[in-house]
Amino acid sequence: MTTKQNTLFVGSLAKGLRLLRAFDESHTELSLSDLAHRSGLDKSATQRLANTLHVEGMLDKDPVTRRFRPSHAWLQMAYAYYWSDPLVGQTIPKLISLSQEIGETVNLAEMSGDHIIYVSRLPCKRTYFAATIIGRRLPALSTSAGRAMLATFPEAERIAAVDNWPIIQFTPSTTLDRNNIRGSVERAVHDGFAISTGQMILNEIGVAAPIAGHDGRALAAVQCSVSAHTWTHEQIISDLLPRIQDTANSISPSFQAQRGFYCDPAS
Amino acid sequence: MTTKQNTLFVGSLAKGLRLLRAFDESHTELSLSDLAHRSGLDKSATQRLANTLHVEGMLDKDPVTRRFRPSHAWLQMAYAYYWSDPLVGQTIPKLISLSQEIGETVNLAEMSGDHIIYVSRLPCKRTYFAATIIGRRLPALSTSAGRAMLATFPEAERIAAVDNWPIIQFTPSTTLDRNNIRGSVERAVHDGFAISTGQMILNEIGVAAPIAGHDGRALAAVQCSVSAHTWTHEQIISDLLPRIQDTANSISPSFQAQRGFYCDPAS
DNA sequence: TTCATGGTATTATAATATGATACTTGAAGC
DNA sequence: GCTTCAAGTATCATATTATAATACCATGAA
Repeated sequence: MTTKQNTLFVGSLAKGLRLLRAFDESHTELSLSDLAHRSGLDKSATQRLANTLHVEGMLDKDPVTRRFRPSHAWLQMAYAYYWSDPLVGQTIPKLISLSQEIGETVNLAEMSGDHIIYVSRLPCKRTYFAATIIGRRLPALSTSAGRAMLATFPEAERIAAVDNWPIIQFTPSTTLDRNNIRGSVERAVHDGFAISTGQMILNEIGVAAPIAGHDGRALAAVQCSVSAHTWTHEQIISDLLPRIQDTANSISPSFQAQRGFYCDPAS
Repeated sequence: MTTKQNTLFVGSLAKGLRLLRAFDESHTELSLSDLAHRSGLDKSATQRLANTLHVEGMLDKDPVTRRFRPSHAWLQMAYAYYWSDPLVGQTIPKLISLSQEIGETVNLAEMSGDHIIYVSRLPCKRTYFAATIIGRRLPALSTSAGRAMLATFPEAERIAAVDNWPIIQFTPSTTLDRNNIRGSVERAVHDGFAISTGQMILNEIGVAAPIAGHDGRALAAVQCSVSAHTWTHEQIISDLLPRIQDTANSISPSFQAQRGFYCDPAS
């Protein structure tokens, strides 16, 4: 094993990254053997790599339980990311204004392959934990932001995406029917925004407007999540949507580099 | 070079991490040779490691400029971190309430060695970019949060910290005089909170209250940044402080694991 | 054109990571 | 209190793997 490609690929580094990826929402604190199991590496390899990550400050180690946890370095990586993403700098102040204005949670989402990722979040109301923290990746087809962005893609791409991109059922009302999703996306093509209901959590409504790229193709979106208990569809359209769209339109991704698409190293 | 310790230390992995650390606020997009220079590795090593990081999805590569940038994976690491930090989950809802109540930017800071790191931020007003994003690490002695936490440490530790921990001058009014800082910390011991003025940016006032740990020692703090143009010292004490302290006191770090302190692998 | 810089590809070499094994610790069960 | 087991730690001979020198190929400047 270990050989993925040759000579330009450093296996040990890749294995180390596998250890980092072993941590997620349901695996927050891992023992050596947990790490070994989850990464698929043997005990010795795990031992050496985990120790290296610990010495280098990427993993904290509880001196008594001997379990590993993500260190503060993981947050510093987000810090570095923010500076490198040209969109974030000009978007955050506008998101702040928007959230103050409408008093609801607003997010900046970006396309990341066939998923979206929440890059910036400004929670205003109490809500479930995952909705308040950045870096969450969700299947694009199941989110208002994903559909709003996809709607700006050329028709052939849209069709292919709706047919092939992944969907996961989060709630009983998560849409699994791809024809249904196609309808939602095509409506967004016409309307210039997307609305979704109860996709990630029940009684949650998402509204999203795309941030147009240089060629019209959106790689980001301004998104807003509200409760179906306090907002009707009509109120959202009349009170929320205009401000969300204004915000999205005021952001010009000058030169927006592609993200999430690999440039094949073999080219 | 390369040998740091033996047999339990995987050099290639450590070198790969050095490439990741080459990115920061002023180095957001690096070419192969930039990476080589900044990491101190030779051209070949940089090539192999950077390629590996790219293939593994940790670095995006602009197909035309051939420059590398942090990928979305860097945000996902923050996501995993949040789940692993036991404080964040119970703190965020309370920070949201607090920020809605006072209408000012509130932060959750944690001690990270001799620095503090902003773990969670809820910006309410337009401010400078670095103050709106998470993961920023600052010398503890130069921040209200750092001083508030330090004030909960045993006297001997406080003294040593004020004498030895690093200070960097950010503004003309950043306090460089350690006696002055000692005064501020000792005042915080008595008051149970810390206030600082113009340490990171001019006309900015920081107020912080410690979140007590199981043994009284605080490893986190609730912090609030306001403008000296709109708030007087007295107003802050009477209007802001009580609510900040209430919030901090309502958070019980049940069992708070140590962070940022290495448990010596040789032990 | 030539030169220089930066990125890419190849290769022989040995240094490095490997993983089997043995040792240590501590908690669970009897 | 003793045994057992699982999990963490340490060691070491081996060859697999990373290395770094070099050559190659673009691109842009002089």
